[in-house]
Amino acid sequence: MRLPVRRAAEVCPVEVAVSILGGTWKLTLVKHLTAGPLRFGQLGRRVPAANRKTLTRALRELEEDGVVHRDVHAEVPPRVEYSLTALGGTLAPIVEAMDSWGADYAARLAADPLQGRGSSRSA
Amino acid sequence: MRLPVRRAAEVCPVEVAVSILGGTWKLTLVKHLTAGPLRFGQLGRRVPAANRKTLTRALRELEEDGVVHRDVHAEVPPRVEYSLTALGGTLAPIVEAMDSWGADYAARLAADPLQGRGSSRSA
DNA sequence: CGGAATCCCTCCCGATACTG
DNA sequence: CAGTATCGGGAGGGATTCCG
Repeated sequence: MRLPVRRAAEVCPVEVAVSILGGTWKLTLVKHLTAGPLRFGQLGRRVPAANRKTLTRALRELEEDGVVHRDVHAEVPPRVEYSLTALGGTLAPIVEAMDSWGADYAARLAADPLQGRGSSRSA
Repeated sequence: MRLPVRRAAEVCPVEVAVSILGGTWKLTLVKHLTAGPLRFGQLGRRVPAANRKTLTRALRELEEDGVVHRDVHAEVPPRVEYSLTALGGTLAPIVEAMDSWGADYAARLAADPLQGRGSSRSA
């Protein structure tokens, strides 16, 4: 992962998407932002498993890739709002498809523990 | 990435999909397999950037996650065919959506170099 | 031909603490 | 509140070599 986008494009367009969206939490962040702009802290509360540093980096990379817009309000206390760009908005179908696929997969796991350890490593 | 699927499910279903499909080359492999079964060597030729070890591991993990089926023919020389499972087949819309999104993104990059270095690290 | 084994190295992601 | 600085572990991924 994290191939340079241009290299990824030479191999296969799907890898472009993966290289941009494949990082942990990134698609989750995009998903939450499809409902509207959110502040940094609000995003953090919606993804408690990600710490601030990780969150910041993910958002920065999404911003660099043109998916997310960062709006800094010069106030005290600071307020930073994140929203999807037009390009980010075009991800909605993908997010929805992957969300429902993932939900199905999780449901299947719960109902049918036989394939339980797939892609699970440590804890 | 590579969160245990069960943990990912607790956070967000999209992360389940990402943890299964987010690995490098994985979606590319699925994409090529949507056209029909392929042998190991054929897959390797379609993804020259991936070496055999990486390819093998990616396929094994996809197999463990129930996306890919591995068919070993007891012959000399050996012949191993990979195909999508029924579950893997349900990925077709996602693959297609991400492929076209990635293609659009790459085209935009080529036409509009201003956002050129997005998500690119070294080479 | 398709893999297993080995070595190695990047960088992803997390925990913690400090700043404006 | 939002972010950076620092530290660190550990997995992901590559190159190479040997095997059946």
